[in-house]
Amino acid sequence: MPGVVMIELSAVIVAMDKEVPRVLLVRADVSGNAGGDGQEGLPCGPFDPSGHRTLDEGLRRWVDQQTGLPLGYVEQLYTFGDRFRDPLERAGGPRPVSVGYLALVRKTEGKSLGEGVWNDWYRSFPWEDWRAGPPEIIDAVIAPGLAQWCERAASRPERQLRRERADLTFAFGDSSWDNERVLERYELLYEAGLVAETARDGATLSGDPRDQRPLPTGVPLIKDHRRILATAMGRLRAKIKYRPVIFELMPPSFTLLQLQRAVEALAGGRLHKQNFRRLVAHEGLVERTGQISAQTGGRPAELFRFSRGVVLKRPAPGVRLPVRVKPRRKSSRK
Amino acid sequence: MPGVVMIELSAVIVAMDKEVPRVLLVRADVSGNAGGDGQEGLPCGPFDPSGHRTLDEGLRRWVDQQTGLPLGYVEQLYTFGDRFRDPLERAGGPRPVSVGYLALVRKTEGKSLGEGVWNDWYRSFPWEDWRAGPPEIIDAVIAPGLAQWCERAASRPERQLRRERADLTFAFGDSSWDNERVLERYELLYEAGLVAETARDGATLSGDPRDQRPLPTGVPLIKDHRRILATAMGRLRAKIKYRPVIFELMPPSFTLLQLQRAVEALAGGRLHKQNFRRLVAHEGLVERTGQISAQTGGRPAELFRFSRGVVLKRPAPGVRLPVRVKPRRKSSRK
DNA sequence: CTATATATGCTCAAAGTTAGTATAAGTTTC
DNA sequence: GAAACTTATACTAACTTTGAGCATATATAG
Repeated sequence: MPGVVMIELSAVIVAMDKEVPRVLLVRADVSGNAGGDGQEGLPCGPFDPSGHRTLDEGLRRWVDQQTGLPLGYVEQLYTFGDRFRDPLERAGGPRPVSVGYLALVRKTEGKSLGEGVWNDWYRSFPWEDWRAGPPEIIDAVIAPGLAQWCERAASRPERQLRRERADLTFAFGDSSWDNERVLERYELLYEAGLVAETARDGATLSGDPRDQRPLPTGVPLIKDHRRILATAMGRLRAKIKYRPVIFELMPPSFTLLQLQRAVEALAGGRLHKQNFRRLVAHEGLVERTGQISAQTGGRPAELFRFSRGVVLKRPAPGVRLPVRVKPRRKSSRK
Repeated sequence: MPGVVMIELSAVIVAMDKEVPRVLLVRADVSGNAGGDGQEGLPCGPFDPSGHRTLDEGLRRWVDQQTGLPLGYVEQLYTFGDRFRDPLERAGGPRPVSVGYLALVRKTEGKSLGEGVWNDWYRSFPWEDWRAGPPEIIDAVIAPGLAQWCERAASRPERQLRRERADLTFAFGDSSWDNERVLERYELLYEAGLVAETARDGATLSGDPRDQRPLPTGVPLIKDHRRILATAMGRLRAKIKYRPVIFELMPPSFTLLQLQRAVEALAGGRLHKQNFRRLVAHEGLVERTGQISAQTGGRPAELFRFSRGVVLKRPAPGVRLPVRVKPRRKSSRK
């Protein structure tokens, strides 16, 4: 019967752990994904049209079954249907179409998560964290790797195109870093053979023996799950700017610095403190609780809570980002 | 076999015709959609995993087959999988999951489109066009209809929730009109029984005989295609603000007023002329061609073209909207 | 020639943003 | 207990962006 496929639902479940954005992963064998060799992947499972009333519901059921975690905020990301996304397909496996979701939860200490394990999301994307300045991996590995990839181009115009693309996505030359282009950067590295998935998926980009060495460019995930995670990161980074989704990740009350650290962790860059406070206060996103935090450190801060009232009046507020670190990088062209 | 479903690909194909945004529709029988009674719907067809390398490719093939139109810019919108989206499903039909796409093309005069017909997209969403001020249908039909829907709520808190939702989405009270919330508005009207699809899909919201009358709230489409169209409108309205997608719809050269009219037509509101020019000029989105348009009207305008250079340097420019018409509406609560 | 329509350059004030300084109120170290 | 450090919060000066309008240029219609 033509047109019949299997739909897989996969979830990028994000929580904040202090200043670390974490993603829930499961060992591949748990979610029924063969061929992963014990590698990690996103919680996922097939959509069952007779049992699941909606796609969302199917997703929640699978996540609950694999991790015991009840999901709150859930948002559909993208549907991936390219051929050979799953390496098994080349060996005659079925053609899965997978619908990726982004879910935000508050991290609860100690609670058992079934087979789930929380992981720093920058573990798979070390080049995305600019909070301590430009990540070394860019200068050490990515820039030279991309420069070689540019040189490998067959023709001159193709070489030029590759350079422009590399400059644009990784902020070489006088382009500036756009923290939302997570997917573009991952796909560029994939095409350039600079992430482990390229070799695993069987592309033969060159006979260069250097391409066979294990790559230090972040921890790979099974199938195309790292691509789905990249999609989720980009979407979340975009969304915190115009919708108050950050509060889905925060405890009920928090200091303004905690809020700022959470935003910085997701956005992957530092913000200007005074302006950040002015923005969130001015937009009416938070309201004082009157309580004072009993923390270590300096002067005690007042605790705030999310002000639900905003959602009704204003069009679509989010946490604006008064970015401070605007570094210029040198070109990959030399 | 569990988890096996049929995937349908549907396309919202948009083109500009002077100052009218048009969407390509086909008669339902053409796209193999029974039960439409000759109603119109989006070009669509089943995804074939053995024949189609990617979802995009499948979509392009279906559109080409039904309308002969080659697609340029294509973007995935959303995957719809709720039960009973297709009325036939209640009668034992299969469970379709449909992936909606947005495509932008330049309208070519006279060219045959197979079974396709261009339609003003406001024909199905008359309340979305604010270019000539607040549409009458809002005061005449929607506001009173929603007020009744609020009153029908079972409990007081539920009634309050309905009022807040109506005020927020339709800019009653002191909320302001957000032109991107096309989907939210359509879904509200659907739930309130104010569009033809509610009755057709078999929901019985009340025994009120007024609910049986044909509704003047825009032309319905088959299945959930009007919902997909609403998703596309919202996405496109959002996207023109931060990516230069508007130029996919423009001829190679155009006057600034033509550009402004196109943006206004999509955004559904008027813009301030001088500020609009300053913005597009200042952002470096366009460059002069040196040529002068030979039009009727007043002083001849200079012709501009899209400046591809911007894409390389700046992060992600789009056409900002210096909105002029910011009307306040009265509340539905009375 | 006059009225009218459109194009385009320029100004001006209000509002918002960036990047600071200054000071207050705690904790940690010695 | 004083010094050093950390964090919170108020305030300000310089700059940029935005909204709204005026003025003038160049066409067509009559």
